[in-house]
Amino acid sequence: MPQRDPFRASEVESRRTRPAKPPLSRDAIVEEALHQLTAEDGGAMSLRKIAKALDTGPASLYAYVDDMSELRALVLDHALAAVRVDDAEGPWRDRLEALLRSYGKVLASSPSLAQMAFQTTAVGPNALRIAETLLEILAEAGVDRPTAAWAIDMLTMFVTAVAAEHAHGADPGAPDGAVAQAINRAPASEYPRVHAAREEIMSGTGEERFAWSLDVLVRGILSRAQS
Amino acid sequence: MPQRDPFRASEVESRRTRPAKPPLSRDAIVEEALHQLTAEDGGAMSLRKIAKALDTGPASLYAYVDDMSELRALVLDHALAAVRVDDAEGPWRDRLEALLRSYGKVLASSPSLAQMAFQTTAVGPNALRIAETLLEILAEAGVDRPTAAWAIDMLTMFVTAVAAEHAHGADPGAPDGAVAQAINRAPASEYPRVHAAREEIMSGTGEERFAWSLDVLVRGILSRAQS
DNA sequence: ACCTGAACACCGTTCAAGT
DNA sequence: ACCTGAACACCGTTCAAGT
Repeated sequence: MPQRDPFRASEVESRRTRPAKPPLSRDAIVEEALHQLTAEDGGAMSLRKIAKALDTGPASLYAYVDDMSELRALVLDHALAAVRVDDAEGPWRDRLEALLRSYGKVLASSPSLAQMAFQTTAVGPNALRIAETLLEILAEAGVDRPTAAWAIDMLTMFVTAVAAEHAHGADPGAPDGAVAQAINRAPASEYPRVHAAREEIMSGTGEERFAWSLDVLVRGILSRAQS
Repeated sequence: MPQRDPFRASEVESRRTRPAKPPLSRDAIVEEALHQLTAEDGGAMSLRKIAKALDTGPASLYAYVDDMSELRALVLDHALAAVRVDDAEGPWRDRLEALLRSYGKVLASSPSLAQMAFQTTAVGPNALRIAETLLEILAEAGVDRPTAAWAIDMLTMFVTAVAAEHAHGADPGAPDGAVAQAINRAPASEYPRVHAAREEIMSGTGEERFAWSLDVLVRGILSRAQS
C-alpha cells in the first residue's frame, strides 16, 4: 500500500545510486556503506541510511550483519582491498613508500574511514595481505624478523594516524586554521620555544611531512635492526 | 540517576531535597563531560546526559557551549591539564619518556578521549604547554629547531595513536583477541611471512612495545637532526 | 530463513517562549 | 542574559509478527 505514493523519493534515489534492483546481501550492505562513507560531503554511514538506500527497513540488515561493529570491520577490510600492494618495482625503500602512500590514500578517502581504522583493528584478508607485503619489504631491507614484526605495527599505525589527522581537515599549513591561530597567539612569554618555532611548526605540505616522518621511522627501524 | 556532585563536599545538605543545585557554568559542563568519559564502564559523553546530571534540559547547555565539537575541544584540553609536564628530573631521554607516558596515560583513561584527540586538534593552553616542554627537551638533546618542530608532531601523534589503539581494547598480547585469532588462522601458504612471524607479532607487553617504539622514534629523530 | 512495522531508548540542535 | 519545554530529524537495536 505505501508503495503507491507517487511522491516517494526513495525509489528515485535508489535508482540513481544503483540502476538495477539490488538484492539484499552482505556484500550489497558493505558496498553501500562504503559508498556513503566516500560520499563527497565527507559523509558518515548509518544502518538506517543503508537500509533506506537498499529500499528496506533497518531491521532487515540484521539478517546479514551482527551489529554495527561487525559492519565497521567488514567495511574497513573492503576498503583496504583498494590498497595497491605490488604496484611498484625497484628498491625496497620505494616500494615501502608506495605501499604506505596507497594505504594512507585509501584511509583518507573518508574521515570516518580513518577513524574506523582505530576503532576496529583490521584483521581481514586485505589487512593480512598488507602485513605480508610489509614483512617482505623489511626482509629485503635486511631487518631481522623480531624487529620487523614490531615495526609493521608502527608503520601502519603511523599511516592511520596521519590519515585520521588529515581527514579531519587539519592542514597544518593553512594559516587560517585553528591550529595556526592558536600557535600564533601563543604568548612568547609563556611559550617561548613554541613561539620561536611557530614558522617551522606550520611549514611544509602534507606530502613533505609524510615523506619526512616516514624517513624518521625507517632510520629508527634500521638502526634497531640486526642486519 | 544523577547523584554525583562535582563540587567539594563542603555542603552537607541532602541532595534528595535538592536545596542547592550546582550553578550551570561552562566549567561544570566540561567537568561533568570528563567525568562521564572516565566512568568505569568506558562510557561516552552526551549533551543530554550532561544536562540530566546537571538537572536541566539539553537546550540549556547551548548558553555556555557553541556545539559538540567545541565541547570536545574544551574537554580534551581540560583532560590534558593532568599531564605531568615537569615531574621528572635528569637526562632529557628520561624526561621525554616520562612526559609521553603521562600524556598517553591521560589519553588512555577513556576510549572516547583518545578518539577525541584525533577528531579535534588540541590547541588549548595545556596542549601548548606540552609542546613547549617537548621543544625544551629536544633542544637539550641537541636537535635543531626545524627538526624538533616536526618531531613533536610525530611524538604526540604516536602517543595518541597508541592510546587510541589501546583504549579500544586491543591488547595484542592477549591470545584470545580477534587479532590473535586472525593471525593464527592466517594460512601459511598465502601469508608465509605473517605466519612465520606470528609469535613475534603478538609478543611483548604494551609497556615494552611503547618503550621500543619510542626508541625507534628517538633514534630516527636524532639521526635526522643537525646537532 | 528472510523480511517487516513498530517500538524502545537514545542522539545533537533549534526555536519560540518565558524569566 | 539565562533557562526551558517541546519539537525536529536523526541514531542502533530488539521483537513479535508475517512470508
